[in-house]
Amino acid sequence: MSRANAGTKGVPRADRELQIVRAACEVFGTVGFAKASVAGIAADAGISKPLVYQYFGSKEGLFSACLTHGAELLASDMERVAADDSVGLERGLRTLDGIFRILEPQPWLWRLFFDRTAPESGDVAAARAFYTDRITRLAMEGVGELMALVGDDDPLDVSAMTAVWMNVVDTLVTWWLDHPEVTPSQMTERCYRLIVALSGAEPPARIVADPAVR
Amino acid sequence: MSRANAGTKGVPRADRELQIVRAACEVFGTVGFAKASVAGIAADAGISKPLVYQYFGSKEGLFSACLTHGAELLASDMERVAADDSVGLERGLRTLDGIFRILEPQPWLWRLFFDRTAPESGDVAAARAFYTDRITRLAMEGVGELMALVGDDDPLDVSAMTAVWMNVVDTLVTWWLDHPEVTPSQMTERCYRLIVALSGAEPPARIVADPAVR
DNA sequence: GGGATATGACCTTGGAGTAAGTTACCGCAA
DNA sequence: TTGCGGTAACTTACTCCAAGGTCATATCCC
Repeated sequence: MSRANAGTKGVPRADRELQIVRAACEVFGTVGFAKASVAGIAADAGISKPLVYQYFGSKEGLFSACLTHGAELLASDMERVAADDSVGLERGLRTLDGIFRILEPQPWLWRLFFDRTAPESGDVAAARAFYTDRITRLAMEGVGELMALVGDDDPLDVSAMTAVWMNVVDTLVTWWLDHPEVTPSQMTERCYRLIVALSGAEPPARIVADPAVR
Repeated sequence: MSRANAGTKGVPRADRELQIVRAACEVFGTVGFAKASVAGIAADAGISKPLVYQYFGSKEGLFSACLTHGAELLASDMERVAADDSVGLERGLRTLDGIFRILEPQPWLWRLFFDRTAPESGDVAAARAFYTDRITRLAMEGVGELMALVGDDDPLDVSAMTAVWMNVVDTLVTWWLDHPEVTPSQMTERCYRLIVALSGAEPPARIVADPAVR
């Protein structure tokens, strides 16, 4: 009985993994890969560091799992929006609305994807490349439609505009992080107003059922 | 003669400091504060680590000097643009043009300002707060004018839109980093087209003297 | 000689990763 | 039902290294 606290507690691996990933997502998403410590994450998850290594192999492996966890949630929602028949700014708004709703209980998920301190090779890079492809494809498609509507077909223009669009989403999420009292519906309404202000023309339809929620 | 290479080389402190700051800006701006190593920066600058500490006190002090160096360049240019009489999208375009021209030989300067791995207290925070104020004031003023023109006076909307604007600049600079063959003039022209595509209406005037440069 | 410029070698610490052992659960033979 | 090996879950207590920071000393100019 020299090791006071060792031995299994009967928690199956899958459960523990999820528990660890959840804690890790919050830490990685909040302070970034470079500043996060595995020991700290283990403590947050209520277990010890070696268990993390046993299940995920390395800090990088853990981050990779987090990235996949978060990106899967977001990408699948974006594909859901892309599958319906909205186009142009309306589709943009619907995408934003979906993102805001997913991110409400765990806003830090978003940052995982844009963490410049994360490794740029290995599993992490592979996971990121996979989801970047998946997400950029959707964004490029939406932005391309929009630009074609106004007669700009220059591929570099579309590329730059896609980058702008994706970072506008990033910015709005970040802004939201600084204004936690704002609800997802309010964010969507706000985006609607901003788009109206920018584009001059009214987008085709309101996205949120009840504007009174504002 | 045990220390092979010691002793002054006759370079005055001010010159060395600039030399070190320049090397540090590139490293900090490229890999971020957290991943940058002081020894590496010293090597890039062609001097030894203790000299860096003698002149800047700490890694944080060095970063702070870099931040001030870069932000001063950018802020003063933005104030130059603000001082002339353009408004709305035209002012936005002129601001972008100035930024692109400054950043052409040293694009990494931009990143210094948005580095989330930098310390969040002490000198760095103070310097950042100083320039954030200065720059945000200008941006908010410009964005506020634009939004007032279309009848949106909600202060939170203006706040969110200002965040979007500043990050659009960030995105365009980042996109440019990935397309190094593009000149500053071409970037400004591209931004002109993107704004036209988004806003529907033609902005008042072209910014770049000779569109043929495209 | 004194002060500014400069460096190699060192100290220190935080954090990634590991070795080795501990406990609990589970299937199975008697 | 009990005993028992095998395996999965779990921890303490390390090792090791990169990188921030310091010390003592060296060279040059006035």
